[in-house]
Amino acid sequence: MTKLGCPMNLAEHTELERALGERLATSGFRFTSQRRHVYDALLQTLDHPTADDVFMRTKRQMPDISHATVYNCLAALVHCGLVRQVQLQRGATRYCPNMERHCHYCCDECGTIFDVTMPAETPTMPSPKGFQVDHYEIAVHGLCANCAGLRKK
Amino acid sequence: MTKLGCPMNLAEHTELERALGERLATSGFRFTSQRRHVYDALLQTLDHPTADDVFMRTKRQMPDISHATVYNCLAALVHCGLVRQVQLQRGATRYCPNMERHCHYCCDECGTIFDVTMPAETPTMPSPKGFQVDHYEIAVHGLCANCAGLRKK
DNA sequence: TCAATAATTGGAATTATTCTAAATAAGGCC
DNA sequence: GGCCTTATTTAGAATAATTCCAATTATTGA
Repeated sequence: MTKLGCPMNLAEHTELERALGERLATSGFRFTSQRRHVYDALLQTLDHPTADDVFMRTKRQMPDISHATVYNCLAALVHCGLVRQVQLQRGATRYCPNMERHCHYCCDECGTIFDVTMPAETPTMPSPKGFQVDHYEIAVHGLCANCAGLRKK
Repeated sequence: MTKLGCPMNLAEHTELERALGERLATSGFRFTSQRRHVYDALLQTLDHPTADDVFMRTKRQMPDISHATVYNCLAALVHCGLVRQVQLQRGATRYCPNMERHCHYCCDECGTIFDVTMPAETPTMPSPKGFQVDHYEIAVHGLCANCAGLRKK
């Protein structure tokens, strides 16, 4: 990963790799180079890609990777808490390696998704009796500045 | 619609029908019996059905309705603001005719979705510059009481 | 190094949705 | 009420997204 355009230096990368291996192991997954490359692909462009986007990006570094493996890797990453799965519109699921507290602004016209870091308020909502909360997903739908502008004309 | 199990009497039904026709017209849609039956199916069981669920339910009253029509009707209802489209997990889109301010508690084990009415607080979040907000979607993922109990064993 | 088993692979299968072109039905107008 | 225009419906084909499968390969622990 010393390719042009890679936003990490070697030391950072090795560290990330170690952390990834650890996380995978904790959830009972093995460390494989496919999983590393898939995770890399996610970290390099933070644009909420679909599984197919990730497949195509990973293929550049690893031409023999298969579709099924990308799905498997993504599932593993989601399972061990390194990646969030986002389902904002009908169609392909999107993946987000930003694990900070944030919500998604989704432009229903062009499909762009913006991450917005959220204030750490605790919105005390009354859960259904006995419901065990795992995580929240807050999505704001509408039009991005660009699409809103175009529509006025 | 005087069938057994129909939770509305004739007067209420006629009123709903009138309101539906009006709503459709406002958005430039025609009133069709397919749209009425699809809307009825949604109102009769408030369980966030998929398009296919709605198709099967509507088919009981209207055996010749087609799959494509159900999709068309649902799209029309969503467009004119009578139905919300919910995308909580990978898989089929779900439909919700509850237009009150509420959020969704989603059991990731069994897929059940609970509506929880929300306090009318305005969470002032910083939108991306120029973003034109249309609506919010708040989802809480986790395990319902039943599934949480089963998992402990 | 070896054995056990988890992961990967390519392709087939499945599921969810959209598209298409012909037939039908709604709504406005006379 | 009948006619015209045009939206809607229909069945089935097409597409998109994801999962399944059985054989091969790779990882991990002993």
